[in-house]
Amino acid sequence: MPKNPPRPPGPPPRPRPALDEVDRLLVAELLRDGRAPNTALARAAGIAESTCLARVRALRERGIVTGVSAEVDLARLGLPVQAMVAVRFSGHLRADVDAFAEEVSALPGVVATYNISGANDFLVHVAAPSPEHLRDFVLDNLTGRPGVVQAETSLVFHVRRGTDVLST
Amino acid sequence: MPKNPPRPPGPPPRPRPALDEVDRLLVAELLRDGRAPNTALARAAGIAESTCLARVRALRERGIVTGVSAEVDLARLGLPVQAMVAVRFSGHLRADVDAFAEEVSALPGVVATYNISGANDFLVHVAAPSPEHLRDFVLDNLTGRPGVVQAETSLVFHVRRGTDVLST
DNA sequence: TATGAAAGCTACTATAG
DNA sequence: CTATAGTAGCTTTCATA
Repeated sequence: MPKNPPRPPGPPPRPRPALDEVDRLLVAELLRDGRAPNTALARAAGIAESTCLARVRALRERGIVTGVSAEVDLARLGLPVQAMVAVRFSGHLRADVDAFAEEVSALPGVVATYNISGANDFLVHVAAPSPEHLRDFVLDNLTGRPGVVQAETSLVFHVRRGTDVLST
Repeated sequence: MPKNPPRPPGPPPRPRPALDEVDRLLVAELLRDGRAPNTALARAAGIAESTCLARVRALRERGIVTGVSAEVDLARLGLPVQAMVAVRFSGHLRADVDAFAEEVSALPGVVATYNISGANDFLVHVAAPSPEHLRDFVLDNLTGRPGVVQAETSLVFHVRRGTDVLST
């Protein structure tokens, strides 16, 4: 087994070679349409279908594309009330913080949890069938939880996904 | 052409028949895996493939499933810094609010915008290559915008998607 | 790695029960 | 809603460069 050559001083090498133009294009395309067939992706990227398939598979294996998910209209699914609940902790023990994120994310109605810096420790994005359900959710699952000092609820009127995240 | 029978008094009819168990199961499955093949969906729902195909198509046509998108690891795409920026408006003219959401959502690096109630009017979820880029983004695109009074940035340490949104 | 071609699946339509 | 069968289009493998 050949030994790795000694490394020159300077910035550490990237374990993964950086994404090239083609990879970025494929990711952008998959963000736009997660069901885009391999043939369409290959055409868009100007590469052979077999190559394209290998690229996309590599993107998944490298953890760059972590999954594909349907986007749904929560209101039409019977959850017309959305809220962002800002939650403040007292102790900030790592175990508490981790447990909170994990347990809350598994609760029915939770769209996502954001662990953030600042006065509040978490934003919990929730969807509910009615204001009453929302209130019950917050009182039963957030306010009452050990370590939680405060929970401030803001209604979400409208969510709009970014259309061009990657171009930075 | 037969006339519709007179309607009994009571709650108005739903223009769309409410989703049944099967529809909910299909949506849940598509949230889990947006690329699930029709055969798998049919098996999971215990219905014929032709029926399943029609159901899924109907879900799209009714605007319940609005699209399918890849989920990506922004850090591995070169955007390791995420933030939630709380933006406060002055005038609250509808035109300003709408324009803000639309324009900001199209900016590179913007993951999503949330129009909310409360002291702040918007949460802008941003991803950036570095803290400096983030700072520039906020100053150039948010703070400087007409109508914006304040922009308070919180770093996002970790995002976790809900695993069971629909069970409510 | 990238490729073209061949083989096997899958989606979708149509038809009939 | 289910079942079946047929076609077009898609995914995937593999030999090859």
